[in-house]
Amino acid sequence: MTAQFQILGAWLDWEDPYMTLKNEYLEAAWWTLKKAHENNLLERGLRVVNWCPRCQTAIADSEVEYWDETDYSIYVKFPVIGEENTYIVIWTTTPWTIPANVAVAVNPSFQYSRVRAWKDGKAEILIMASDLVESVLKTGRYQDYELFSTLTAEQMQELTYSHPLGDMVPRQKDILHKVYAADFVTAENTGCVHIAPGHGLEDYELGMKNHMEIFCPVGGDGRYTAEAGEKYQGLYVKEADSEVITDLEAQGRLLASGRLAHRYGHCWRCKTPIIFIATSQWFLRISDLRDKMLDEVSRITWYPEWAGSARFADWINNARDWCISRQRYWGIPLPIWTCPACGHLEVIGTSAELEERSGQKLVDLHRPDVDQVFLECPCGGKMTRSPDVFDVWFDSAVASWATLRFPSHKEEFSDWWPADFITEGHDQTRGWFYSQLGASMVSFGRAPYKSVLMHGFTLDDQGRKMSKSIGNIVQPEEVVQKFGADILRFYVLGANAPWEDLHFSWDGVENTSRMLNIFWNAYRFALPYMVLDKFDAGKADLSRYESNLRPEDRWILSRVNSLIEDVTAEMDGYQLHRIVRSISDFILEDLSRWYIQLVRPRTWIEQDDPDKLAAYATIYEVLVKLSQIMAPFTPFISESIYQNLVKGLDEGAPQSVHMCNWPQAQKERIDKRLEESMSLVREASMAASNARQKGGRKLRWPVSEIVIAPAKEGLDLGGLENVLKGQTNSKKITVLAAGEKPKMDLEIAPVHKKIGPVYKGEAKLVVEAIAAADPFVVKKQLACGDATVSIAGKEYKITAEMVSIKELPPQNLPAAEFSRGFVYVDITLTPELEAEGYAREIIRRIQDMRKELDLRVEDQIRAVVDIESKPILDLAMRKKDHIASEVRAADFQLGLGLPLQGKLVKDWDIEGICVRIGIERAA
RNA sequence: GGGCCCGUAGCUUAGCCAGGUUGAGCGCACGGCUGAUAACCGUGAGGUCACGCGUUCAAAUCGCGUCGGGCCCA
Repeated sequence: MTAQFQILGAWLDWEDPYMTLKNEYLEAAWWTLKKAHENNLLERGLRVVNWCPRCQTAIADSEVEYWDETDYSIYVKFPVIGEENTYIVIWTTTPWTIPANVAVAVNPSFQYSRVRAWKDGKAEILIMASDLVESVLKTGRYQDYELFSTLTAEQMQELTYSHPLGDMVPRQKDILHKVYAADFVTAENTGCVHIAPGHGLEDYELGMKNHMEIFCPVGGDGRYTAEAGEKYQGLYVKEADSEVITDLEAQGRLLASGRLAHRYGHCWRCKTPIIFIATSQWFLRISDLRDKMLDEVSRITWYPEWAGSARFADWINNARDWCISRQRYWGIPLPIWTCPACGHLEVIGTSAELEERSGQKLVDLHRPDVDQVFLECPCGGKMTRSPDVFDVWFDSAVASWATLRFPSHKEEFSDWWPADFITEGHDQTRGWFYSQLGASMVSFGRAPYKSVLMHGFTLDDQGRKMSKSIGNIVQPEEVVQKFGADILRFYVLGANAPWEDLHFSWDGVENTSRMLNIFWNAYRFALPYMVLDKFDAGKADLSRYESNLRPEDRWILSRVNSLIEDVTAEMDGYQLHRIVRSISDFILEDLSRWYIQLVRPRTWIEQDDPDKLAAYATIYEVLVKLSQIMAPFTPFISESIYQNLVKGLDEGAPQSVHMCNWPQAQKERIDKRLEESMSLVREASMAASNARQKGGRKLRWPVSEIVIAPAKEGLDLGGLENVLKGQTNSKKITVLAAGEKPKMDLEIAPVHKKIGPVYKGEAKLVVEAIAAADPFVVKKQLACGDATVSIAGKEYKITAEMVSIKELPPQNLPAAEFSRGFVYVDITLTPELEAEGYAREIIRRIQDMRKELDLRVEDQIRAVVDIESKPILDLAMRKKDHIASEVRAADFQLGLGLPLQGKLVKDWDIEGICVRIGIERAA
């Protein structure tokens, strides 16, 4: 468990874990119980438990194993008082519980029948559920019957009966046997259920509710006690079944008897069939504290809110007294001593108190030593310890103060208690959330925690529980081994809200892995350059470059500070999934897809240029801030980055990122208008890419102009024109006025129907003249009257209705829509633009070859480029120096028919032209 | 039987508390980029927001009910 937590990066005090077996911890439980006693909240009472008669102990529900067992199945007649020869018929599979019968239960919505039934010439009157009469009488081999009357459940409850074995069980003579209504009665067997509150859970509940006697004439050894009467005393109950049946038969109370295979519970240790018996137990009177507890629940902050106001409050409303005792050997012993002579009771709170009271000092407060400690009773008697131990839930219930070594140490307790925050799964409503509250209420009268995050479970990708039988279990270690702890953490935290069940999917993990890999790449991106440029603490100091910051630098700094604000706010509400999303978005959208793209050319500047250094300092600042806010989510990556970037440059920095203070947003760096402008620029840039795609112009080829036509006023590029130029690879950005469009092409077409009647034989010439005319001139003339077109020196007047003029987006101006309007890209080529395009094509190929040769960034090369087309060569020649410097060529030849040389020689096809390139590393 | 939560694209989900044209990732198809490169980017197709009724000018969102899944209780 510890190793599991550690590989996940959980940070706890591993050297000093709390152990419930330490005396110090045990004393916290003792102290608490003593407080409960002082507050009059400790009580002794009976309670039905699962009991193993061989181990002689109560066992928990989860320790019961079920399998089929063949038992008796008997129908018994209970004689109704005041009605001659009349019986209520019940059914049971445990004849041995009949001596403990106290009542009969009926379903409040069933109808019951009184029937007269004949068997072998004798008649008797039987009462059972109307729907079950036929089957019961058949089982009892009755030959005939008639309906006597029907009874409602209310009428049933007016009946009383005498115990069928009243003569053998003397105690039964004092018990009034009545009929009660209970929802758990089903329409099976007779519809009347035998109730023995000492031998069944539902029976016990019903018995408590109706103040029945909890009669249990069976001891912990599974044998009848004297209360069962002389006949049965000492008999082991499972062996008593046949005895009871024989006696019922003899009394004429057995209607039928058979055998039945059914599921029955067994002790997980010794496989003995369990029995239910009422035992004497210790209770905390939680029900007395209900209103106060609800009050506390409303004071606690719950995440989500309904975990407290709805779910936990509902549980508290239904909470019964808490049975804290268990008949076990291992566990925290109950510190309760009683006097067998006078019944006097004392609860011991500490080991010191025990020593003072008994004169004995114990090294270990557990059993068996503690069982040998006796106290002197004021009456002179010898007080002995109640042999029970605490319910293990009580161990966890006192955790909040036991782990602070209270009550033996007071200082830590006053500093730290109550806890600010606890978290557990939604099954712990009844568990840890409740046990801690209960124990704290009885001892301190308030909740031991201020806030609770109730989290969900991890299910498989289809929302099913992970289980061995389905084979869908995924171990955290497996994910950590394949992807790493940070990826598992980030995935789990981001997949959905913390309080919802997680549908684990490997795809999701893989996706997270890709995302964090981009983050890692973003971090690594700047490193080689920083190393080359001998980056140090001085260069990391952003304040030295304040005046050199470009708008995009100020933008990413604004964004990272906005991110800190957002994450801090969401952290306060445990909206962890939203935080992961914000961080992912920042890394992908802002840092990787945008800022790093913008900053790349600056990192290639050779000397210590302040423009480059400002970019480094900015990236440095962003990465350090990120490592700090990501530390709780991805502790390992964060630490690695921190150690390198912060600790590596400054020995005096905190030892670990996890020891840094939570970063505060620098408000003066946040510029929402700049952020707004940048998102506009990004959108426009994407629209431009879209338009380029439509116009068939690759991004590598520069364009002369980008035209933005906003639909509304108020489009502010915020000084980011250069960013837009760079990202769209364009020479000029034009923003039109709202509603204005760039100049459209006009298409002019003759309307023959109107021209024909006017010009008759000359119509054909007019049509030709229109086709030859400048549409813009024609349109302008038509705007203020008729227009004139001419052909072969002859002029014709035409009216507006003789032509149709349509606006067409020009071929060289593809457009794309974005949220604020349209973006047009002018893709008209000029020799200068073409030269640049070819230059970039050649540069890209040479870079590709450098990579193939595995050259380092700073390596110089010798390169020869042979271009087979003279016009293209001429274009490329214009950019010869530019190409040489971009690819770091110390020696660069560009020409036609050059002899190729170099370590690597390759033929390339650039826009259909063969370009042959040879390169090698310069000495 | 009771309380609470969940149901949105093929899959995983955001949005729901504070009503105003459902947003993303994966997968799929097409295209682009190339010194972060066993990466990366763009475009496109794909949704009766489980179902029904109600409140409202307007409902994925609020209310009631039904169905399906989960946790807890009886």
